[in-house]
Amino acid sequence: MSPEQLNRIMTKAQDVCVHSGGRLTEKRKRILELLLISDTPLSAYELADAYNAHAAASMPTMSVYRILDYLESEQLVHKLSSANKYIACSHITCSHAHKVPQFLICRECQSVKEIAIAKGIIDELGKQIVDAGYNLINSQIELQCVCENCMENAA
Amino acid sequence: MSPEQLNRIMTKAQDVCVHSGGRLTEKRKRILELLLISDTPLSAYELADAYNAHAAASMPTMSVYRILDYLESEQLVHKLSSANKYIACSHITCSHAHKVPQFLICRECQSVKEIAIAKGIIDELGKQIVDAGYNLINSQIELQCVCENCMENAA
DNA sequence: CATGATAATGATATGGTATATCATATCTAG
DNA sequence: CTAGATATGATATACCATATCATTATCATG
Repeated sequence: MSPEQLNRIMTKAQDVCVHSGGRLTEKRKRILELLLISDTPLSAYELADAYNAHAAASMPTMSVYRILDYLESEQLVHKLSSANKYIACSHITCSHAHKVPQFLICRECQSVKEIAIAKGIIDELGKQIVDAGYNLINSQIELQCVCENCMENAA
Repeated sequence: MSPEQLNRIMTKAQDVCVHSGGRLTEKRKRILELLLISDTPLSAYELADAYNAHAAASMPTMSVYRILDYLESEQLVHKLSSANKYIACSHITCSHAHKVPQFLICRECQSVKEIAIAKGIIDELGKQIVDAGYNLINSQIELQCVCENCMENAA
């Protein structure tokens, strides 16, 4: 990710936070940045380590959890519950309202791609769910996959 | 769940285990039964407590994990990774080959319904995933919902 | 029925994930 | 400048899960 791109994302993230009456503090900014520049999802403890590796003052893990909670509430970060790890939202600079995210997680290299699933599919899904007597609240989906790179390497 | 129904499930579960060269021991049977009669998913530690509440000898949690691993490998039990809890498969007595399970989880009462999603939807999903450069390995999906009961109670 | 291979369980230690709570600091608006 | 809201520090604790080595049970076979 280029510095310019990172910069643009941070500016937008700041906007999002201010708009909802919060603040994107230095620590929150740094945690978000660490997630943005990481190739793989990170756990709260890994984030604390990464933070402390390049910082004078140390960040306790508990603060990382709080910061992640906040960033999640602003939809800047998503939690992958199948891995207990966290990832930056891929669509921070998109202006459109956030859709429910869908994640393709590579079983081999842990790379994650956040995609938007066609509305038609989600609608169909919703219909089946209503038939079963439930109503969909949040359709974040985590799909276990293998990415192209890893498939080639295996072959 | 009626005793007869439980009985039928257990007999089928036994068949499944024997067929793949394993055994449905008393302890495994009891853990499966506890999951079958529970209205909500249970954690490994909750299962250990439930087991020990009605047993002379005590079951260490670590054994519960091993038993769950086994039952999962036989597809008699599923893990809900969004809740770190376990649930009995709803389709043990079905003779057809197991499909990938999809779970509707009620946010309010934690009830879970295991449904089969129309093949067409899964196929569409797979197509989009290939477009994104990934290949689907396992499409177990956990969907956060509200069930009919809880919706009525809220109204 | 003795035996050895395999399957299953016991027991202990340890590591990873997450929340609760109370105290302290920082920012912002009036 | 100060009160209230927001954010962070610090400590304790609970919950979830795996690793490892020892022991016991089961079963096919000689």
